[in-house]
This record gives sequence, C-alpha cells and structure tokens, in this order.
Amino acid sequence: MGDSDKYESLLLRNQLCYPVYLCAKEITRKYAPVLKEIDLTYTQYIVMMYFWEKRESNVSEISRTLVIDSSTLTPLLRKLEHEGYIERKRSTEDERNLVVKVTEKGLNLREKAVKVPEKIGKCMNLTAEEAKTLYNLMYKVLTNIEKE
Amino acid sequence: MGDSDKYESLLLRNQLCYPVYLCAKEITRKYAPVLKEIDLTYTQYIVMMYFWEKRESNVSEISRTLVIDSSTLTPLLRKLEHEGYIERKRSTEDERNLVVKVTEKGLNLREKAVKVPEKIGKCMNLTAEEAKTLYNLMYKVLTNIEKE
DNA sequence: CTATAATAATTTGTATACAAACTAATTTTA
DNA sequence: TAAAATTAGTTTGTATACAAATTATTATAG
Repeated sequence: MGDSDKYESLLLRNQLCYPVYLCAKEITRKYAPVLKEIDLTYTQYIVMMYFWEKRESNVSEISRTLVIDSSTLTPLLRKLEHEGYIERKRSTEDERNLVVKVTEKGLNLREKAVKVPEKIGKCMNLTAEEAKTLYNLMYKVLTNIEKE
Repeated sequence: MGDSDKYESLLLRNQLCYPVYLCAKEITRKYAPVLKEIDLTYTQYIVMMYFWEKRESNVSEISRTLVIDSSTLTPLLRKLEHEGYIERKRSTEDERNLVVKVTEKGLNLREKAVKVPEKIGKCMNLTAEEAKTLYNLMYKVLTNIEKE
C-alpha cells in the first residue's frame, strides 16, 4: 500500500489535464471529416472564422487573438492563400508587418461553412446549462494559466 | 443585422470546442518545461504513467486505453525504448503482438516524476468542486462522442 | 546620427496526431 | 485445408504545435 500513497498523484485517473487533452483531440477528430467537405482542417477553420469576423489583420494579431504560435500560422496562412481564401502582402508603412486579408472566395466559403455547426450538431450532447458551465470553466482555466 | 443572424453559429465566441482546444494546448505547454527536466514530453509522460500502473502491455491495448493512435505510439514507444525506459519485443505466442514492458530504469523514473504534479501544482487554479465538475463534464463529452 | 534594442515574421528542428495504405501473422469460412 | 477476412503493428503523407534561432525592419538610446 506504500506505493499507492506515494504515487497517487501520478495515477492516470487522478489527472485532470488528461481528459481535457483527450476531449480536445476527439472533438477535433469529429470535425475533421465534416470540414474535409469544404477542404479545411480544424485549425484552418478557426482561422477562417476569425477572418469572417475581422476581414483584415496581421500575423502577430492573429497569433495573440487565437493563441496560435506565429510559426504555426506562417505555413497555415500560406496554405489558405494558396487556396485563394486570403491574400498576404507586406505592409507599405511597416515592412515587418504582413497584411492578411480575406478574399471574396474566402468570404463565400462562409456559405458552405454554416453547414458545419449543423452537421456537428450537439456531438458533445450537453445540456445548455452544462455547456455554459464548461464554457466558463474553460475560460477560467485559460485566465489562470496565463496569470502565472 | 442580416449577417449576425445567419452566421451566428460561426462566431468564434459561440464555439464551445475552441476553448477546450485552447485549454488542452495551454495545459500541455505548461507541462512542457517541467517535463523537460526529466526528458519527457507530455504524451510520453501519459504513456509512462500508464506503465507505472500496468507494467506490461502491447500497442493496441495502450492505444485503446489511452485513446492514442497506434501510428502515433510506434515512434513514441521506440523513443522510450531508446531512452531505456521500456522494452519492446514480439510475442512468441502471437508474432503480431508487440510486448511492451517497463524497465527498472523506467520504474525509477517515477521517483523523479512525483515532483511534476507538485511543480505544476494547481495551475488550473480551480476549487475542488469545480475540478470535479470539469472532470465529470469531460468524461461525459468523451462518452457522448464515442457513441455516435 | 549611429549603435543597440525591440519587433514581426520566417525557418529549423522535434514531437505529436491521425487517416490511409501496407506487411505479416492468425482466424475464420467455405 | 486453401482462400478470404481479420488483426496487430508499421510506414507514409499531411498538418499542426511550439521553442529557439534567424532575418529584416523599425524604434530607441546615448
């Protein structure tokens, strides 16, 4: 019984981080086939949602807002540009900045994308109250993690 | 206002999946430097926790239990073998099976690893009740996602 | 006004993730 | 029992992730 005392904190069933990590993976995996129909990955979908709300931005602002590393964004944005959904060009005022703009084609994609939430539906299958609780807990954790 | 009605389901702030995805990333990122001290990545840490509880297994059982794809496990287990924490060899009864066993060195690692939960401490900073709520919600979502 | 610091984005290197294709071994079926 | 199906693990290909190093540009300090 000596073991179970000393190493209790290392038991998988006592980890809170692990189910969160699993959930994120499984949710992403759930989205994948639905998003494949409009040729987007999950992260690309998040970035496109950003552009549907804010037509123009730059790498560091996207990085700050979405909490995605800029070195992850560089190839991702290049891909979206290649697909014709966005345009990338250096700012004339400050050559360091990369101005990223959604295109007409990128905006039109939203028409097809509205089907995604419908198709995913309530795969989490939580009540409205549970969903709200989860949402608040997630943002609380995110805030707490940042603070340290 | 036409837009906000039609596309409300595509607003980032209305996504429940997104904060979950963010949380998982930030938690993993929090663990990274602490785990680096014992030369483990987050996923390797999860797998080692598995081995501390169950000394011997095989790839598909680990894959089923931890919900990690076997093609992710193959190189990961090879790495852990290279570090000397586990041993891999084909089963003599069924050559398809790969028997994976924790080594003495792998078991000893647990001594150093007990410091990890201490150091991570309560980075989520939730009350005991909130933590329990979150834990239950995560497993509920995981169960619901599987069912479809 | 120039040397230094700060900023923005990219590149490099390592490690997940997972679908799909593949190989080898074992079971099942006809 | 030989062919077909199943199972276990690996390989391949694509896409994140992010730290650390690098490049280019702009801002600041002396």
